[in-house]
Order: sequence, then structure tokens, then C-alpha cells
Amino acid sequence: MVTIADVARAAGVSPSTVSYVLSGRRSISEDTRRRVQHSISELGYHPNAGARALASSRTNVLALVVPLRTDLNVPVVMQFVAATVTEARTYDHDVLLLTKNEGPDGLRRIAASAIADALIVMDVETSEPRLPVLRSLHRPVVLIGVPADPGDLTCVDLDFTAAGAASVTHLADLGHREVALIGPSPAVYKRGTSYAGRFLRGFRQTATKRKMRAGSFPCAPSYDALRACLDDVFAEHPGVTGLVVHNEAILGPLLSELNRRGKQVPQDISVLAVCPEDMAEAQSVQLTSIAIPAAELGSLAVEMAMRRLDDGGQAEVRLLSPRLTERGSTGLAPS
Amino acid sequence: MVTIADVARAAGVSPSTVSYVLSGRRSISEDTRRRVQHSISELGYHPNAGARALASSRTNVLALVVPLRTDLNVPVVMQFVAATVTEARTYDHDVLLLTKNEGPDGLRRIAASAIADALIVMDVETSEPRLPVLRSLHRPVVLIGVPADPGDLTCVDLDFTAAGAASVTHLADLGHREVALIGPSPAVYKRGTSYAGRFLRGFRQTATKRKMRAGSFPCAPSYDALRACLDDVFAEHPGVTGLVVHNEAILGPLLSELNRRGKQVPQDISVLAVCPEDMAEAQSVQLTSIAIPAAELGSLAVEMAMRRLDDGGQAEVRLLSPRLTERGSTGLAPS
DNA sequence: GCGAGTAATCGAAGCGCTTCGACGAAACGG
DNA sequence: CCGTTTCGTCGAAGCGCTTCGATTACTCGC
Repeated sequence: MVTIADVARAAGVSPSTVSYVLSGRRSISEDTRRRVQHSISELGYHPNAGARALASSRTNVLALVVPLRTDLNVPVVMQFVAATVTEARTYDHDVLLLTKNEGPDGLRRIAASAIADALIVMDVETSEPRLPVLRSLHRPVVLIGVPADPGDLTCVDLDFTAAGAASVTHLADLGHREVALIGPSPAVYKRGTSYAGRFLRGFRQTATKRKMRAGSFPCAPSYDALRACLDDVFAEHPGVTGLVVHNEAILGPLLSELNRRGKQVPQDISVLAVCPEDMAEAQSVQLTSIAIPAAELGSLAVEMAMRRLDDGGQAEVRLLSPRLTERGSTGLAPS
Repeated sequence: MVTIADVARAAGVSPSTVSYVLSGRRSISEDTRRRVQHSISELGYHPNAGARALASSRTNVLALVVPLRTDLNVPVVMQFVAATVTEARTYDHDVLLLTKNEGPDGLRRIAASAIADALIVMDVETSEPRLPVLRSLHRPVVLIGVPADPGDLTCVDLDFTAAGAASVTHLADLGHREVALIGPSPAVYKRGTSYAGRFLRGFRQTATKRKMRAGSFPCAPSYDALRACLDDVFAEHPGVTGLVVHNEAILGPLLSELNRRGKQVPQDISVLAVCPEDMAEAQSVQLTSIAIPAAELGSLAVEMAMRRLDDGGQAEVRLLSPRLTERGSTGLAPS
């Protein structure tokens, strides 16, 4: 194992000088810096993480708490995780993966044993039970999602209320008068996952404002549930011409089922999806969609966590404006 | 911050005694043990990870290298990751997430800075370029997948050759004489990802042995590619009665496309999928399938890594036997 | 009843790093 | 030209833990 002492010896300086070259915390002459850097790459030196953490109380590790249930959209989670890891590396940090079922004790353990400098927590519920622990950790925490009372915790999310509104506005502008929201699984609403409710609210409010007939239909992610759901939609809304789908898992089934029922998209019925861009493009019909910016959220979360670590900055709540992309699955309402 | 000295003071013993209570490396009287344990939970003590790593050169962290491309099956990766994290916790280890695009330097960094005790590497290719680095790390490494020459590296995977064979055997036993394999994207083959080739080999060999007509058709994960692929299948094999699908992403599209073409499953054509159990059950038709045991592989990988850490055990290559579950998407060949 | 174990505990060294105070040399201001 | 900064470097302390003797007090076998 190559230690800082080895590097120091090779470069003819003291260990502390090597340390200062690495951290840049004190000025070092250009000449010395070069010699040290040279010895470092010559010897293939990498600072021992444990020693560094012990001495500096900085671990350069970010803890990421992800939900591992499968009723959540898996690709979205994955995109988020990928972006987080990638972004963290640009700040010279690694990512420790924790699952939601570690629970409060797990979070406490991570903080108390100084395993990570900051935490990023996905899948936040409206009345989030982990909030008290998270606050007591004395470590920067970034929530993905917005609980009822974030307090001094940083939050970042898509502005789902605005997204719900935008979906209705888009259809209204195309002349649709009767629309239905096919939402996430009832389990998601029951759990109080905050985005579901926020989207629904935006959807409802705007529909009312635009004087449209609108219904909301949660749908579990299975063919049978989808068929039943569509039966309900058309029974309760015989005149429906626009579908907003806030449930990535059933996009494929929905399109083939509409096809089977002889409904053409967008001639007979418009479909607007809320899902990642690539998913909207991968369907049998390219879907007009409001993007779920998983990757953007991931790197933003890291960035915010880092800022709080460095500047000790203030807590903030950041909601990304929805972006709607027309791809031809929505059109003028049939007259 | 609560330190081991605090605990020692509270329990009226020396720090080393507390350490021995925690590690069990020396005998401790029942009475002392109880007092120490009590102080520990009283004070909410958690050993500082950095200090522990520094003193013991054990980090209790497992590095997991995952591919983050999206042409790989995302849910499978996720299941694997989840199982790994969960299993690691039972060994009191945490999981550090690395992406494949960290490359060899990233691996070297992890080992050299003593961030993790062992590595688990997913998405191994036949001629795996990371092999030399991995071997030079002097740390236990478990590969998910089997490269051409594993050497002293531990490997674990589904026995894809046997799986390919089993798929054909199943259809042959049902009287099918002409079958087609709808495989992973051409990119997967080109990359030399080992499982694709191994499955294909088993499929081919058994088809020959059973004197069947058989074709293989890679398919990119999109509707258009699938349609083209099916066109090819039926053009080259007008008499095909059995489809083996080794491509999770197109299962849904495939079923609806077959439906659109007026082919009933399994009356007109049998479909056998290679995919996780839950995916086989979630389709519009419940699919007879050979399971991809992602979760099992994940926990097995951790177990093997731990064994090598503790016992310094031997390298081994472990191939799980395929398990085929009939669910009604395969039936007797139409006469 | 004495030497040889064994069980239970302690003290101290040391893991590899960061960081603080000190110090000599050079630069600077009046 | 002398006191004061500033620059560049060093030495040493110490982060919180594990682990290796050393030590004491017993227990046994004969």
C-alpha cells in the first residue's frame, strides 16, 4: 500500500505538504506541486478513504435512499440513480445505496457512524414518517418529493401541480371538452405519495377552470386492471376524447387495448402521457408527453446536497417546471 | 459524537474491552458484556466507520458495479441490486454503487483507497476488458456472468446454455417441429455479452439433436424492430409453431402484435419467455417461462463474496439450473 | 500445594491522514 | 533599513478504532 509518507519521501517534502497539494488549502510553490503530483502518479497513490474520513470528518460519500418496491416505476428510479452516481463523481463523491426498508434506524446508523456526508431520499410521502429522524441527523438531506412540512430540509421535484394543469390546458386548447386521468395505482394514492395527489389537484383545478368534464381513474399495473379501468372510463364518460396517463407501466397495454377497441389515436381519442422522454418515444404511437426529468432531478439533488455541504447554505424547495412535448398522440377533438 | 471511550467510561471498563465485546475476538465475562451492551444502547453508540476501517483494514462495504445503459433489462438489474443490498445488510455490510463507465481506473481507485472490501461486477462480457484490473486488485471479486477465462475470479450466473436447451426440449416434447428464437438486441450480441451467446448455443444444439427446424432472430427493443423481426420469422419459417423469447423488453409488444396478426396463443403459436417470474405473470397472457433469478443471483453473489472475505476461500464458478414454469402460453403443436 | 494453563481485562501502539501552530525567507511599506 | 506581512514548508498532535502483549486472578492435575 502506497501512503502519503511514500509520496512525501519520493518528492522530498513532508507529508503535510503532500496533503496541502492534494487539498489546495495552503499555497504551494509551482515547483513543489509539480514534483508531488509527479510522485503521486508515479507511485499510483490514492489516499486511504478511512484515514481521510477519520482525520477530516468528511467521507466523500453520499447516501442515496431508494424505494425498492416494484409498483413504482422502475426505469424512472434507475435513471435517477444513474444520474445521481454520475453527478456525484463530478464532485469526487461516491454513492452508498440504501433501501427504504432500512427505516429510521438505518438512517441513524449511517449518520452516527459517519458513513456518509449527506443523504438523498427518494419516494417521499406527504406525511413522511422519516422526517423527524432526518432532521435530527445534522447532515444535509435532500428529499425527492415534497412532504407536507419540509421545514429545514431541501426538496426538489417536478412541479406536478403545474404538470397536471398543463396536461388539461393542452387538451382544452385542442378543443377537448371531456377528459379522463388514468392515474397511478390506488396503492400509490393510499400511501400518500405526494406527486400523485399534486398532479391530480392541478388536473382537477384546471379542468374546472376550463369548464370541462373530467374524471380520475387510478389503475393498477396489469392488463386486467387496465381493461376494467377503461370500461369505467367509457361508462362514466361516454363523450371522453382525451386521456391523460400518469402511469408509465400501463402505457403499452393502454395503446394496444385502445387499438383493440377500434379507437384510433389521435383521431378518435387523444392520449397525453406523463413519463420519461425515451418511454414516450418507444411506444407503438409516439406519445405527446410531459417529461418526468429523472436524470435532471438526480443531478440537481446532488448539486443541492453539495452546496449545503460546502456553503452550509439554506434549505430550499425547488420545483421544476413541466415540459410538454407534442409527438402526435394528441390532436383536435373530434367534432 | 459518542465514542468508544464514552461507552467504556459509562460501563467502567477500558476501550479495548468494549471493542472486544463488539467484535467477539476475545472472551468477555457475561457480566461485563451486559454492562457494555447496556451502555452502548443507552448512549446510542455507533462505531465510527472511518476509524474502524483505518484500524482494521475492513470497511464493511461492498462495491457493486452496474451497467447503466437502458438497452439492458432495467427491472432485472433493479431486482439484482435490491437483492444485493438486502443480503449485504445481513452481513453487516453496505453497498457502494459504481457504474460501468467508471472503467478500470475507477475500480483501481476503489481498491487502492480501501473504500470497499470486495467487488461484485454485473454485465460481464465474454472477453471482458476489465479482467486484468480486477485480478490485480487483491480483493475478492464476484462476476455476474462468465467470461471466456475467469481464472481465479468467482463467477455466478444462470446456466443459459441449459436454459436454451430446456426451452427447445419443452417445445419439442409438445410436438413442435419448427421454432424460432427471438433474441436480445443485435447490440447485445455484438458486445459479446456472454449470456446471449450461451443461450443461443443451447437452443441450437438441442434443436439439432431433436431434428427441429430452428432460426434465431435478434430484435431491438422497439415496435418497429419487432414488426420487422416477426415479418422475418414468418417469411423464413412459414411453419413455425413455437417462439422462444429471450428479450424481456418486447414481450408486451410481441403479444399484441401476434394478436393483431390473428395468431392465438397458444392455439396457433406457443410462446416461451425467458424473463423474471413477475414479468411472465404480468403480461396479457400468462407466459410459460424460464425464470431469470435476479434476486437469487444477487444474494448468492454477496454470499460468495463474503465467504471469500472470511475464509479466503477458493474461486468457483456457479451456474444455476434453469427453472421452467408452465403458465399456458405453450401448448401442443397445432396439427 | 505448586507449576501450568486459561479466562478476563487493561494499556499502549499505531492505522494514514488532516490541520494547527511555528518558522525561516522573501517582499513590502514608510 | 527595520518592523510587518505574506509565502511556502515542516513537525507534531490527534481523529476513533483495533490489536498485541502484559498482567492478574483463578482453576486444574497430580
